[in-house]
Amino acid sequence: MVDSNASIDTVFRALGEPTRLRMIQELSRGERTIGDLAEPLDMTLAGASKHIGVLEQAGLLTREKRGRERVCRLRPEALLAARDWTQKYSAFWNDRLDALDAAIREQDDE
Amino acid sequence: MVDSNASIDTVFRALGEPTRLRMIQELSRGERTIGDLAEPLDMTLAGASKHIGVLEQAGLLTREKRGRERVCRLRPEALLAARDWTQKYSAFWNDRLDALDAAIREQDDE
DNA sequence: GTTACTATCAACCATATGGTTTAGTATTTC
DNA sequence: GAAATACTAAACCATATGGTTGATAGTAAC
Repeated sequence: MVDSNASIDTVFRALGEPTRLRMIQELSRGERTIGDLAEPLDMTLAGASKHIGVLEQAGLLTREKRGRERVCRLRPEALLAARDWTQKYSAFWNDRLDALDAAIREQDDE
Repeated sequence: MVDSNASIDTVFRALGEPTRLRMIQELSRGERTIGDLAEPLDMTLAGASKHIGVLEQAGLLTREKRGRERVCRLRPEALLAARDWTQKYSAFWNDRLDALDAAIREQDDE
């Protein structure tokens, strides 16, 4: 189980925006500058910068100053936290079946 | 890989709200009526109903009319789709290591 | 049939969000 | 040093979101 400093709803909220999802997908292929990310989205640098800010606050990426550019790099931890959360609550049905199994087995033992 | 009728960003957006996250957690323990969900959140029925609508649209739950109540039931498919997405893009680092491995192996073969 | 209960709908409100533009700060290039 | 590049900050705007209240509809209970 991985934990992120940002709370899980912040991560989900950051991901709940098509533009930012595409940024994540792009970043999954490697490091990108703000300009790299803005260009295919047909968006101003300022706009892209704000989106990156949201993703950074959610812990989904880091921004490193390199010369006059900012290089963004994906941070798997936050994505893994989201995966763990969804895994946990999508498993509820299996858990309940497991509990049912256990209850039946216990009954059989009596 | 599980697919949901709602697009993945809709699922994330639905989850990106603390109130709705708590509803999901509550629902993971079993079926709940709108009233059941509204009460611990100190929220009007109308407010809860709107949240449930968002979750329903995202495919995260179903609402069934039963007498004068509506019974909500979690639908794992959407959560699994979110899990798969986050899994895929959090694995980017492993993927790149795998690619590196492959490249090195190929070099060794020459 | 009347009354109470559960939920939805519509209207409304305050605030958040996603975008822009304009201006400003570093940094690189010439 | 001057000009161009990459980005951020601030102000602003339109729309979305999260909540309420009040009215209405269907169901249950008496």
